[in-house]
Amino acid sequence: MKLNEAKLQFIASWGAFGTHWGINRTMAQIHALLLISPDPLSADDIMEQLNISRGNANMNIRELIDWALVDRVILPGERKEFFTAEKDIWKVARQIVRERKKRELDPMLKLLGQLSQVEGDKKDKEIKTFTDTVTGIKKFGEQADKALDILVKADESWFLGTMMKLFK
Amino acid sequence: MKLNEAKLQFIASWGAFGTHWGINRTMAQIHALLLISPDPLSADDIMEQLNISRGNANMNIRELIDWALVDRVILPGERKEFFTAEKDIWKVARQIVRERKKRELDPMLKLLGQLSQVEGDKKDKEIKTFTDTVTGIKKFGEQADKALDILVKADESWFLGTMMKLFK
DNA sequence: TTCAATTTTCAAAAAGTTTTGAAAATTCGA
DNA sequence: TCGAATTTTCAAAACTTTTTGAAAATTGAA
Repeated sequence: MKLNEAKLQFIASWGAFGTHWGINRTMAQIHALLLISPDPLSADDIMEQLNISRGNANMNIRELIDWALVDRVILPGERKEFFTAEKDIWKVARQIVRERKKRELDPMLKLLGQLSQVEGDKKDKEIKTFTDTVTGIKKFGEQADKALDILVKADESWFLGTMMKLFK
Repeated sequence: MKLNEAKLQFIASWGAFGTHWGINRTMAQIHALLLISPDPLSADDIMEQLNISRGNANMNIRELIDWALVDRVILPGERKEFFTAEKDIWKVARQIVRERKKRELDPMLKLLGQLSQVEGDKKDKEIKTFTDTVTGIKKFGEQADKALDILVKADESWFLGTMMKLFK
């Protein structure tokens, strides 16, 4: 496979997979493009390579910066801003876990905490099922929360080493 | 908080979180409703409680059955079909991991395998960055694949015990 | 076998999300 | 400070996904 064909495939697929992961297509495509670009790109470069409008490029680049997956770079002698993506995939994964934990898991646990204190007689079948389900999910979520915290703080070699030992 | 208010909150929030997880709002709401219902519900019950049309209910129930998160139940003496959700959240989580692995991770790894064989001179900066990024993602994905396989096969107490020891 | 109950399908409508592009705001070198 | 280059904003348009509802298909009791 030729490099150019492979690049297009990678960008298209990363974009498609992104949509399964709560990230929009263009945002994932910009991320993919930056991941495989040896040098920083400008907004114009991105617009041109992905065939998207200036507004679209701008919004999604900002969103990527917000997720801390992309950095602004100032090149000496250039007026424009340029952008790069972190290429160490372990760091990328940890950053995504960190953000999604903050945006999704933490608020969910907060809500479950409130819901588990529903009023009423625990003998009532309706109340019992509700409380049991909610506290079950809450406990599971708290375990996941702890495990992910470790993952986010861990460095790759420690983590892989431990996994190796665990899973033979 | 009263049971009814809590139920509505739970259903609404589960629906909203679902959209971050590649599951549509209604599908997640039906799942939530079944999770907190002590007894199996019919399509009519679900339509009424969630205020949705018959077609919508039917499609999303089938999708949940397809994900193996919901089961059809035949109640003696009833013509209608009824539905229940698995309430053990550990089983639910494993089932979701199993499905998403099959639908998302496995195809991604297959693609990355092809892309890592791009033709050309490794001395070329463009080719080197592309190949390094793709193989980096591929290795990471393969590790995740193994870890998730173990998780899917593990039973809860073994898994929690191991995590405990690991993470103090 | 018949036929009412029930489930499934699917085209069209509604709702939701993303993209565009031009105008407004900001930035920075001279 | 000025003004051209650049970035940001946001209403409207395009596109995508979800939902509806009525017709078609299926089911099962009598």
